Amino acid sequence: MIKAITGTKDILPADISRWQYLEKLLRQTFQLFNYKEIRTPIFEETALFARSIGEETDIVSKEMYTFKDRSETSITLRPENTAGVVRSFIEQSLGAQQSLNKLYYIGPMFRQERPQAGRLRQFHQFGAEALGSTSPLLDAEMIQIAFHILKSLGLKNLIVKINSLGIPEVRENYKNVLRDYLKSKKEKLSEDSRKRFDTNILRIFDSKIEVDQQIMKDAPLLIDHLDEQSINDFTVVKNYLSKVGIPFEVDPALVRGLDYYTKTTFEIVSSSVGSQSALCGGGRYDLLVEELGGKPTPGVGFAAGMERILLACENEKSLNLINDSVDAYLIRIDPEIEMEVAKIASDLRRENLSCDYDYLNRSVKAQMREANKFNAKFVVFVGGDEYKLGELNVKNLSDGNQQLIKITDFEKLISLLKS
RNA sequence: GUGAGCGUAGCUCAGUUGGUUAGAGCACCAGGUUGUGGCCCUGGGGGUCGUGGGUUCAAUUCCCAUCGCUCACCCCA
Repeated sequence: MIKAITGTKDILPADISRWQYLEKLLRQTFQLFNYKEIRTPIFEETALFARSIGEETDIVSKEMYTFKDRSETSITLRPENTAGVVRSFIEQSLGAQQSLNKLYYIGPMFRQERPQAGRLRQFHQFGAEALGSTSPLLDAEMIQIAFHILKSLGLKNLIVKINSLGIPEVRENYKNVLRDYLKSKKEKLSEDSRKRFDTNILRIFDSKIEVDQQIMKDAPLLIDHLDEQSINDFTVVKNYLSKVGIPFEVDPALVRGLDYYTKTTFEIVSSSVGSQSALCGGGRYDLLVEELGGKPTPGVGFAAGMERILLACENEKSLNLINDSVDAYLIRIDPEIEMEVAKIASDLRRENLSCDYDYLNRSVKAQMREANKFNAKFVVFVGGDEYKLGELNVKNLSDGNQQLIKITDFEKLISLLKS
């Protein structure tokens, strides 16, 4: 038997209503904040991701699905979508048509990691990017959109974490400060953290190992070494969040793994999904557009993991979706009038009434059970004595009432089924 | 890449201290009188006990390998 690739999942009809509910909520919410949908290809030239996300990051260095196509071009399945959106923004000159572009996307992403709760190799993200303004109100708006969506899904155990990484020069200076602090203590750090000392020193803050945390407890914080502008912007973000009633925590240890972030970063975590607790994350990236060859354009955005969000909903039982139903189920009483049943179904569908009937020649009883399973509002019996007299027997499945309707009186049938 | 746990019907799981035809619930199908559901009752189909090898008179049960799944580390959404 051929099985699905490790880390991929079929989303079956039984789960689809949750996905559709989420997608509908997303579109409504983004519409509310006036974001426009953009759909970019799921694969891009490999160089795009290397340049934007960062050559040294785990995502680029060991998690991408990269292959050569027949023309020997190195292609990568997108591991995230900011790079693709920014590429499109530059290539299509979106900045020339509009000074501020507020965009959102929904779609699959790919990373070759070991699967676990809330982590798949093909997974889905939605996200937003606002390109063209340095206003910290947009940073806060990103947080608000994400928070609004998660709250609308009924999620409870949420924590909004924010931090500021400052501008690059400041961050580089700070790294030196941190390096000085850690130099004497380096030998005491865990093996992983000693490695991070050279590759990505800020990440040592993230370590879950006791000794590391002990050492980092007294470490100088980036947030105390920020530039004037970053401090002011961060204050605006905090003030706005307070004004609109979104609780948050400043987390000086919140360091995002992608290289392109500047200034504000944030994350919303949930305690309802296992160890992969980040439902969404994002931040400002004022230098990315230029780095990818566009005109200098500030930007801010976020991405959220849809599987994780739905997992949190499931664990918190926060969604109570009603089952799908059909307006009518047609029941064939005599085997030989199959075609008449099909024709009636066709007529009903033309009137926008959802309906179905049996294709397996099953008994009336079996057809009734089927109607019940499909949550049919009405059942229409076709055949028997009443059919010979030119009538259809229509039964309301919720109260069991039946009534005869003349086949010629199609209007009456429609209005009954629509009632 | 590292570590741990688990693989018995479509699903959730029992079971065998190694021994005849491997079980339950749910789901599916058919019936419970001539054309009427949700509840209930009866019956039925469906399993190479993940795969390969070893030990043994005998393996679903013990051992080894392999594949897969799950969770955690790592990293991230």
